[in-house]
Amino acid sequence: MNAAESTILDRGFGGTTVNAVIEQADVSKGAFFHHFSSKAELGRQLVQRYADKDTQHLEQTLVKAEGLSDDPLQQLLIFVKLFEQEIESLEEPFPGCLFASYLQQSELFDDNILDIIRESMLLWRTRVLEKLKTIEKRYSHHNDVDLESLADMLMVIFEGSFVLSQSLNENKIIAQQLAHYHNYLKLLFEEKP
Amino acid sequence: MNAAESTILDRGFGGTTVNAVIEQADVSKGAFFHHFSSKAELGRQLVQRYADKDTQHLEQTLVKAEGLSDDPLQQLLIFVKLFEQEIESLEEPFPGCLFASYLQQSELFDDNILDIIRESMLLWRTRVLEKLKTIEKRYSHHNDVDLESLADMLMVIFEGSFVLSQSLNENKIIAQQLAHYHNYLKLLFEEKP
DNA sequence: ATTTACAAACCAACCAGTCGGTATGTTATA
DNA sequence: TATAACATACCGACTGGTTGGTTTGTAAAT
Repeated sequence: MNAAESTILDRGFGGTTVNAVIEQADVSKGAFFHHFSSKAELGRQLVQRYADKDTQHLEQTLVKAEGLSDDPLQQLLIFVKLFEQEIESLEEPFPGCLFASYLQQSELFDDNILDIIRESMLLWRTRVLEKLKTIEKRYSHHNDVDLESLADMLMVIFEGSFVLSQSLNENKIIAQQLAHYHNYLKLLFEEKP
Repeated sequence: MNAAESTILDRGFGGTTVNAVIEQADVSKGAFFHHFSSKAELGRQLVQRYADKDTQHLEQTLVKAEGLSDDPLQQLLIFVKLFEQEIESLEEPFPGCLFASYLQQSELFDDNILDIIRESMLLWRTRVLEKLKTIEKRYSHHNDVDLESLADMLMVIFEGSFVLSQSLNENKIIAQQLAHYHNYLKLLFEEKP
């Protein structure tokens, strides 16, 4: 299943054959179809697992950030910074996002699968938006920005920087872009001296 | 070729069969292979055409923005705003970016093709970076941000918002995110009253 | 003794690509 | 102007190989 995931991240779901997966995983075809009723079912279980890990990662990082400060703005800034550091500490190039991979071939998947992805992405929106609303209450900032799209911007920067880092082979791009999001939040909400 | 492009944007290159393309385009298999020596050659010609249009679009919009103001910061802000308006004026959902589609299946393409994409993306970096450097000279801003990654951020926001808008079926996301980039640039460089 | 976990051989459908042939020009020659 | 010579655009049946998926056999675990 890990083998399948990395192959699909390299070649896309449609460009990945079952034969390629079982060769990579070093199992027989019989074993494959014993575990998965079809290739589509593999695709479903793969996103499901990926989405679960993604959600878990989101929640854990949020809890961690909340433990490091009482101030909601600082919590959010730390939250972003934690991802920044995490990405920075990778030495292999980032493997890519399965969600984006699936979405680039959305006609190959049925709506249930696309719903799993949508739910995962909406959870990011929700969690960040909650923080932003708390911040808005506490800080009287004069800029009136749309908070929902500002929350979405985190995922936008993730997905966008994955694409660029893939093309330019520059892993650092991801952390740099997260730093810009971090900076943008500071400029929007932080009290000026 | 238009038919091929839209099919590939929906299903990815690996998930698109030649039969699907010729059916969509309503041509015979003979005609297809008369014009393209192979499926891979179609892929090559398709990105080449897409990259040419992309570059042209970039340069034209830049010229247009430069014609609307003498101030480099205003030029860049107008530049972003022009894309924002362009996206807003679309009524059909945005079809997606062929570059991102290819990059999600990078193992399916040879290096020449990936180079075409890289060159296109680097041109965006170059053009925006030029403007940012001019702005930096003219405006004495105290924030010291990395200009190269700030230039990259435009493409990051494009690609990232394409992904999100594809998943959430919300076309407005793209314009909203461009507005945030616009706002970020203003906060970074614009003189405070 | 039955179920689970796998392996190997196998299958029909489909794939990218080929091939012999046709229709429609275009140019050269007379 | 008529015709021969050639070029380009195109067709769709066909092919060898690959695809996702099945069937049958078997060895271990319960």
